[in-house]
Amino acid sequence: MNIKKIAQLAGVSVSTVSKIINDYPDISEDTKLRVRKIMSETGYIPSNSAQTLATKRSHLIGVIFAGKLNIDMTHPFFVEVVNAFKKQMGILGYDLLFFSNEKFQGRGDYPARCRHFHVDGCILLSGEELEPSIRELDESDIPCIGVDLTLSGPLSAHINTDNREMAELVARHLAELGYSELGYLGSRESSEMSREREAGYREALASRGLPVREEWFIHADSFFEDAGYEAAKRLLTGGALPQALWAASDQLAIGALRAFREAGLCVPGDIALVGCDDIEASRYVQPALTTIRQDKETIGKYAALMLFDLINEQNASAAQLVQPELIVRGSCGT
Amino acid sequence: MNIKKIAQLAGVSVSTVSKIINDYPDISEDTKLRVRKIMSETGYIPSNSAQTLATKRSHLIGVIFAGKLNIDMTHPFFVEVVNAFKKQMGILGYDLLFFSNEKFQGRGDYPARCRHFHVDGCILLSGEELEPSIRELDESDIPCIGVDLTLSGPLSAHINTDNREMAELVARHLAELGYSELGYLGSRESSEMSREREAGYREALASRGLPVREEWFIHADSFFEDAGYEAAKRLLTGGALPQALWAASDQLAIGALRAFREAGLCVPGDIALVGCDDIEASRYVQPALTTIRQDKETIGKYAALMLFDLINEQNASAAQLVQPELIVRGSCGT
DNA sequence: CTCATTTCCGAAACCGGTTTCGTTAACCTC
DNA sequence: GAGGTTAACGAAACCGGTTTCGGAAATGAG
Repeated sequence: MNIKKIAQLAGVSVSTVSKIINDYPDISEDTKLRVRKIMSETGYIPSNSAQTLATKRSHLIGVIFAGKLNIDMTHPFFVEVVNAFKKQMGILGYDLLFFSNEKFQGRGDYPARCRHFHVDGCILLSGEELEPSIRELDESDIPCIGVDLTLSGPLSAHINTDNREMAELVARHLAELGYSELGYLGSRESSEMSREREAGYREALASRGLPVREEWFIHADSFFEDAGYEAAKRLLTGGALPQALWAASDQLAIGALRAFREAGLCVPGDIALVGCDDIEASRYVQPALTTIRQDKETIGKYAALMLFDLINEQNASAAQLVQPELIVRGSCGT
Repeated sequence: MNIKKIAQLAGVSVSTVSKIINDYPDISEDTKLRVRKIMSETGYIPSNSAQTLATKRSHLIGVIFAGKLNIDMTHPFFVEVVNAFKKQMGILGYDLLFFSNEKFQGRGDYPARCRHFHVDGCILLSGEELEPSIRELDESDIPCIGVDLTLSGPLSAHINTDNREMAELVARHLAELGYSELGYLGSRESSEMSREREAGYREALASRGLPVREEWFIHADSFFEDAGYEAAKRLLTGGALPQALWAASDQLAIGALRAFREAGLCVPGDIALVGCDDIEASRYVQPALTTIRQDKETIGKYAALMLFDLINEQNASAAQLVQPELIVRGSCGT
């Protein structure tokens, strides 16, 4: 069932049917009604490929997990963001195309595949260092929105939680609880996000007159649990422990928690612990993790709205900060 | 940059370029090399829309979270399955299209949207009762693979963990630990999966001469945590408790755990608890949950391979069972 | 050297839509 | 009732590829 058959059945031209599909004003209501009836009776659906070919708009958004390593759909933070993004994009009339990042199987890099599928825009998710093809995409004329990832291309924007405010919230909370010797567990990966969190934390300590001791600032190999475990073990073999530790991701915190427990340390009795992100698991560990919530719903939704503006060349702001929230659970005592 | 420009630059016809793209044998190696060089130098990528239009193959797979309520990308079990599926599909040369299930925003139901995008096949994920349009899709000529969801259409197949074997593993383990009064926490939702697990469990108890007491078989409103919490509270207000309880999902188990703890009960001291699925959170709760692991990697990978066979009209088996595995942690004692 | 094959390539129809521009008939206006 | 508008529709070019079929040149056989 194609547009030609509909035209025949209705006794009108192909162009008329097309105009009815797109609700052009120069077709009479009578004809529209009559043809629409036939369309629904025959279950006719216009082909997206044909429409894309003719209009250069696919109503498809590419989803790219941009990290060099280990970031995929199962990532507890990004999956929530993407889910909210998908929801909002659905409302705006778009569906999502997930690129298989299986090393490009001879199907070209990201910019190539965006053009191949004619996606109207892209969402890039990452907290890691980037592959070169991501930069290329950023600088292309394909609208891009980055989450936890700064973009600067002509049709790009980005959104993330206010990392410095996160650090501020943590420092304030720990200080209020009376802790003064504060440590930091970050990731070695150099990303905007990493740098901001750590820098913000250092400032927050300094502005409160708290000591910034380098041996209490440690860096794991990634943001994942096992890396947190290893890093925390290194901290334990060092000298005196800090009274409290902020981990730059909940997964790092959970790994550290395991290391502390294995060492016979009690959290928060011997050392207080704060996570970051508020992923699902942080509610389940024992003690439940005090953490900084990123508002994934809002990030995903705004990402969609910003990308929509970018696609329609409206006044999209280049960057957007979302405010974090402190979630107090048990890992810092009271 | 389109095929015509490439043809001009290379001094050959459009058909020749097309044949080179598709590696037809009736073009000399010399010409292929020469033209391919030009293609890569100009960064030419053929348009998927045009190819789909001409060939009726899009190399796109539709992903549908088919549940009536609340099943989306954040579902801890399905997201792992989809991730493995995506990986394997990438190897096979396909990308994934996630349909926004925002109540179809006037964009037609699932079959319509599959035709709209010309997807080559679909993966349906669900453990719930189905919408009518899913049945329609199953019966259409679009290749479909169901996960935790029985399909019977002409080009359909399905895959899931052996639910009866799961029940058998649980019963065996609990019996070996000396528990004889066993309860079950399932979901009210009528799905193949639910029925099989419960029926298998009843049989496993009966075959061991263990009592099957109806007041110990309770049903939550869904498979989610809060429903488990509520259902467990109902169990607590009843008479004597069973010695051990199998929850048909880890989320239900975690909810029940919360209810027990609030009631001052100790797990496994006062009541042993077994989960199901082995989602991430089951490792983090206290006590860590003894559970039945579903091999999500294998399910996702096989789903991809089966769907590929279906698409290429090869000998796809209509159904596939994956074996479960008992994961012993702390929630049943020793 | 002649005739039959192969090898290699191109013309053209086609996939299913969109959009510009022109045409016709009906409607005003004075 | 002549001339100017407007409303409603269609012809045809176009989007970027694929594929069938046919033809010319090169090759092989006898």
